[in-house]
Amino acid sequence: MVTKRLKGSVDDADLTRADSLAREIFSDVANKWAFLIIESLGERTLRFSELRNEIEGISHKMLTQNLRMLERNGLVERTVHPTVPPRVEYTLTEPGQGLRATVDGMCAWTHRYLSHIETSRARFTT
Amino acid sequence: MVTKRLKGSVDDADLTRADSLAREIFSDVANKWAFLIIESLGERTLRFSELRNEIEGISHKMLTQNLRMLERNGLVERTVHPTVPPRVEYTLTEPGQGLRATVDGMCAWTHRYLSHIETSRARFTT
DNA sequence: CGGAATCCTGGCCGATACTG
DNA sequence: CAGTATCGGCCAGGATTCCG
Repeated sequence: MVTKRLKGSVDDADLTRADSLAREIFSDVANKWAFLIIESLGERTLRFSELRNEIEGISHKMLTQNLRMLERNGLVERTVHPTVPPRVEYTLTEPGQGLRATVDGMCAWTHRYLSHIETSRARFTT
Repeated sequence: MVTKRLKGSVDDADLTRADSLAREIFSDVANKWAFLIIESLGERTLRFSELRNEIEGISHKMLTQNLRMLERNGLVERTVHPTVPPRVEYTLTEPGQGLRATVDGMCAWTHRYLSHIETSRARFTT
């Protein structure tokens, strides 16, 4: 489990709290849309509408929701340009960049095992 | 987007298909329970009930469902020992191990930025 | 343009019960 | 012990509308 990796890093008294926090973060971030957003941002800065175009199939609501979540956790930074019409840009913070490495790894993995998985699925019958 | 990383790897005619497949895999695997299962398995072989105990808060149903999904995609191997009572063991396949590296990375990331995130959350008010 | 609020529906997920 | 099936509540998430 995740928590195992946290042992020894904090006071014993805090274990339970750090524990549940780690789980919470995991629940937040380990989701399809969050990953796609992080991957899209990469090292670029994108506007809301650009992200929306970039990520095929994401709804207005889901994009907003996930951006808020990522912002709350400090993975993306949101800057508002007080122009009219408004211009809002999103960019990855340093922690966000750190996670991007992981997400990139997953993309590479997907790429690498695409055919493996496809044949595995074909074999699977139930 | 994910699909960008797939370009050039397949025939142009297959782009759309490979595309949607990649997205499908992403949707399947980028979920909290799948990650926790993969992390729990690591390089060990575990029984159903052991996994259930290992992963706090997972229901019988979710565990079954996710294990099936991972098996279908060829990430875990399921071996049934025809004893009584039955004994079913799960272990990561080679593709599964590959993804584990990614999941491990995310765990390390969580560990590393735990306090960053915590303070970021505290600042966040809306 | 970006975001918030509302409504509404599909399906996630837990609880329970039943087989081998 | 492991798996399947069924039911039901609840929430994720899409569509739409209105605001700054």
